[in-house]
Amino acid sequence: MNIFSDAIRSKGLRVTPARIAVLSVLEDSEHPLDITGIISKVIKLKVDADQATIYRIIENFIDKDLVKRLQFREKKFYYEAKRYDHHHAICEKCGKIDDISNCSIDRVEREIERTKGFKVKSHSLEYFGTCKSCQTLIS
Amino acid sequence: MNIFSDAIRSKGLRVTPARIAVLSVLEDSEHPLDITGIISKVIKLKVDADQATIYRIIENFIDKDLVKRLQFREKKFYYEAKRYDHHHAICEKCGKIDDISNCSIDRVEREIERTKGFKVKSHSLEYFGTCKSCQTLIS
DNA sequence: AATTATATGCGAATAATTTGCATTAGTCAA
DNA sequence: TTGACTAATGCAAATTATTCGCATATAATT
Repeated sequence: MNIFSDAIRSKGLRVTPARIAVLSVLEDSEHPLDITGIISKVIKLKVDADQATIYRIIENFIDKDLVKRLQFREKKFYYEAKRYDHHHAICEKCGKIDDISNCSIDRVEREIERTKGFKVKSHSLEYFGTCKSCQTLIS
Repeated sequence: MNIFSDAIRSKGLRVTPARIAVLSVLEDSEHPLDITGIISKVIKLKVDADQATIYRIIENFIDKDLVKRLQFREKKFYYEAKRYDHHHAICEKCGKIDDISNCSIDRVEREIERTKGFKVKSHSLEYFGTCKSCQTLIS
């Protein structure tokens, strides 16, 4: 059918309108969304899925590694589609979240494995600071 | 009085038994605690603080930069005292959280500042994998 | 088209977090 | 050290977030 359906099917999940909606909302967003954002965007797609269903779908997707749960400084979670491995730069003034694809901490990981005996499978890395446009504003 | 009182006072907060208890619990723990963990440890100290108070204190401390909110893979938050800057290695089998003090990503930060124009103030970095002792167990 | 198991909707339960407000208790200055 | 002042707390209740049970609907499979 389409790329979202395929992704869902490939994880052994049934393809349903609600699942397609949730996945496409996350894939089409250029930044992570919180649960409220997901629900309202699904509604905008004119897909009416109960919020219990959306919660369930999010957990499904996390289990199946289609979606990743993130937390920045606020007391709530954000979700994003798992595309490639990347990190985030979160502007503390405007809240904009940018992707950082460059990552060269493999060397650090190897160091940890050697000194701690801890086998690193993955990592999460977020940067906090001020984005380009906020730097030009007088705070 | 003591080091915890001083830390609290230095942030312009009043020194109260509940605040001393929460801060000492976090400082004395060698790994981050969730809200339940904090509450039960405060109770063990025989300080009876209402849970609403503890929630409020945590938010105070985060505002004042005495405490940091963390999230790993689970759907809940962890809190730790802000000592020095460090990262975590979270074992996906036993859940143990280890500190990683070594951090050499300054170079990466400079790279981001140059290419993105994003001014990095701080970052968070967590490693997920398998700790030494879990590696020897048959899964 | 029938079968079967999974997914959903709905309402209700539960858990997590916050709030209002009266009371208590730190802090500071006289 | 004692007020006076303001911030912090306790308590109960409200709000918000999340989960659950179960009947029904709907994908997938034949």
